[in-house]
Amino acid sequence: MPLAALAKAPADPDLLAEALRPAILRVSRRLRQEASKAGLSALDVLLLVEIKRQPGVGVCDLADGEKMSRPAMSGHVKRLEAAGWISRISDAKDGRRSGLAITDAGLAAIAEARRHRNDWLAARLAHLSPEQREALSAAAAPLLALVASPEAAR
Amino acid sequence: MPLAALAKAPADPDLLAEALRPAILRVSRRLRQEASKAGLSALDVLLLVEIKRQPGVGVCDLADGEKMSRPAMSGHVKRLEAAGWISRISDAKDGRRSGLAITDAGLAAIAEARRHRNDWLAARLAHLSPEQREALSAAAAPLLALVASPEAAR
DNA sequence: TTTCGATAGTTCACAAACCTAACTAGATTG
DNA sequence: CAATCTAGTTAGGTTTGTGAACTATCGAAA
Repeated sequence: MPLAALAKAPADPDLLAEALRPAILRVSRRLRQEASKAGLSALDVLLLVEIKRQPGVGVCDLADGEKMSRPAMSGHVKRLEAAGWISRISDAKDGRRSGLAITDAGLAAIAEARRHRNDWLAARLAHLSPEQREALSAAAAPLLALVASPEAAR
Repeated sequence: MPLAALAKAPADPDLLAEALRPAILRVSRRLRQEASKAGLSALDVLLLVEIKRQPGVGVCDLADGEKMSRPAMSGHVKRLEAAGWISRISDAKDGRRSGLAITDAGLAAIAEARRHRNDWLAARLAHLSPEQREALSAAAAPLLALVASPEAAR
């Protein structure tokens, strides 16, 4: 692997993209693999947190927010509901909408996931040097900025 | 989105994992979406570059290098071969091995992918501030380090 | 008021990319 | 030469996404 080449850290978007893409690709593949072993996937936590933050949010709102198709989100919501982590509150004003809210079980699930020390990612992060963790820490916000809606990025 | 909370950049592995996981998850989902629109997926390029760097590499070598199952890699290799981007050279010494090598078409495909200015990731990176790009650039190596060392995986 | 177009959400059929288990075929070694 | 190891494939299943087509509801205009 061309680690030396990557360490040069170019500011050119194209070169940066080339360095970043394989890194993200590999990490996310591993992340998904490990996540499937736990009861709660990373996406589950992501959605629960989002629903917790925006009580009454709708399925399509969530889908758009995550840049995901409506059917995909519908499936996730159904799964989370079946697990008892969220509930639907039918909107009195709009019969179409089903406002989502997190349940106590959902809150507990998030807390449990947070408490989960066997977490693969956290374990691997603990093996890195403080400087490397610092670098990753600084990268979290720019990563999210990448997928934020373009107009919001301005 | 709790951008403010993320920007605090904690050095604690658990907190860092919590900040990093959704970021990587979202970016990689988007990355895959956009990749599917092009003729060449990000993984394709990754593998082509790897094969170019190690001519004669075997399927299992590649699979182990990418931390992927042998069958999965077998499928990818078959696909790349069908597309004419790589070729197999049957090893005279070992009849089981099929040494892989990149073809001229494969080299052209990489070059084309590199030249592709419409690249989603590069385009989004170009929208970030130099500081943000710097942060991401510094994060590439630590990200790879997360999935790199085999014995640290346990 | 009825009709008509947009919106919220679902079901369905499918695809990509991964896994494990079990197999074939060739190499190695006791 | 038989047991076993290794390279690679096939078969079948799971996860996680997609688009097309559908239902139900809302809001407005003729």
